[in-house]
Amino acid sequence: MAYMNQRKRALPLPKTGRGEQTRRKILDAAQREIGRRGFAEASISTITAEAGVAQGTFYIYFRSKEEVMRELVLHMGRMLRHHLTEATEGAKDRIDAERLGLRAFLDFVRRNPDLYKVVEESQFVDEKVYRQYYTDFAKSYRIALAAAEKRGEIAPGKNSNATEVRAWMLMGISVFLGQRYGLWDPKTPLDPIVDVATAMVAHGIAAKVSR
Amino acid sequence: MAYMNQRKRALPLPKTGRGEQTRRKILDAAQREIGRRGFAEASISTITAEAGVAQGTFYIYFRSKEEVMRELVLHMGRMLRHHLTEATEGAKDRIDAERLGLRAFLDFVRRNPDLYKVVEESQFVDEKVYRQYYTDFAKSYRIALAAAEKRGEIAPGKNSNATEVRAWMLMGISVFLGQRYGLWDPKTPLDPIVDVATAMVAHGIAAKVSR
DNA sequence: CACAAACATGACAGTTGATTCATGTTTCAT
DNA sequence: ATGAAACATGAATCAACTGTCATGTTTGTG
Repeated sequence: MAYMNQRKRALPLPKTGRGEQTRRKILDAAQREIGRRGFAEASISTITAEAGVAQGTFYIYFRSKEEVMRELVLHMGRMLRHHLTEATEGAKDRIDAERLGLRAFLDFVRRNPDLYKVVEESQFVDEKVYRQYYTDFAKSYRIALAAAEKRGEIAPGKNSNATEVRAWMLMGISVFLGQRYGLWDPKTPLDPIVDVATAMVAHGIAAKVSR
Repeated sequence: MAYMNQRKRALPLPKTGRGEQTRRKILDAAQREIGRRGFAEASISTITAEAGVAQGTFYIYFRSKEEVMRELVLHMGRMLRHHLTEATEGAKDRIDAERLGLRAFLDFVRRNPDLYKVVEESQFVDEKVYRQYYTDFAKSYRIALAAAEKRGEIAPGKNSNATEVRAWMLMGISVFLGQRYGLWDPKTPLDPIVDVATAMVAHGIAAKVSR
């Protein structure tokens, strides 16, 4: 196994259409296999079998299973970012953006459970890429929250950590609802869930008193 | 490897003091090894070496690495539950309990990073025990929230999912802050973090208007 | 259309690590 | 104090997978 965190750059991309197709078939198969069976169970041989290519072909495109994993995490990042950007485009304000974003996220998890699980497991395969994944999301979040705060859409934070803390709280909310209602209970209607969640994000759970 | 989810019960517990001690040494070593190096890297031989016993001794107490993992998850559940119960004992109301609970949780993660990581990784080793872990916590949470709602300490939920959704949101918040500030950034003072988090849990992030 | 580069194959060498087991040693109830 | 049960040992067994490579095949370009 390739234990060390490679400093090396990825293998060169394929130069022909056939190559591209093969690489993609392997990536797709890896996503399914790792997502469904987990990283340990997904052997190179099950992945290549699923992809319909010979074992050796794997090593033309990837150095190791870890490298495929990294690639898949980056892929999910790009897809999800795109999905969320589109979904929150017409948001009225930050709270509305939170509602739309959460809704889109849960949809995404239901549609791509394998890929989602791969990202979560990446934490235990290549922590660096996993951290980067969430750190990048946190950064976008901080920027969006800071802008909304400036526009007066959200309450000012109590201290200098506020924006960062809120960003991680919001990510944690999404991830846990994604797990509970996206992966484990994929039938329940999402709208009531999102309603409750948005209300709590907006106004909290404390009993309301005159203010 | 033991692939199937064993229906079998655990091996009988040791009957002598020596046995108990040995079992515990193995469990402690497994916690450190799996927590630090991850499940895949932690071999039976590194665990037993760390514990200072022979390889074969492992199989006197556990059927497989997976079984140790299960045991550790249950152990963490008991410890954390105890820690949280104590910490939230004198809470004035539910919001205060949330503050104290979050603070205690972050403390716990900082003090037991290895054990905490084991629980997170258990998701990919024995999903059943991981789900049970969180489902049990969610249940306690639901009960506590429902009682607080009845006492008028928190706002009534918008629909029948509200209590469940809120419970998972609160767990997600803890887990993500635990990751960010417990594991990855174990030096930052916790109080400011907990202040911001509690404020958001209580009143949300929406800009305040007359109500 | 010929030739070099790109791509594909699958058998196999080599490694790793889980689990077993025959052989001791220790504990403890009587 | 002694015998049976409990516990401990570590070398040996065994199954599984990774990564390589010598040998083809396909593609695209001049």
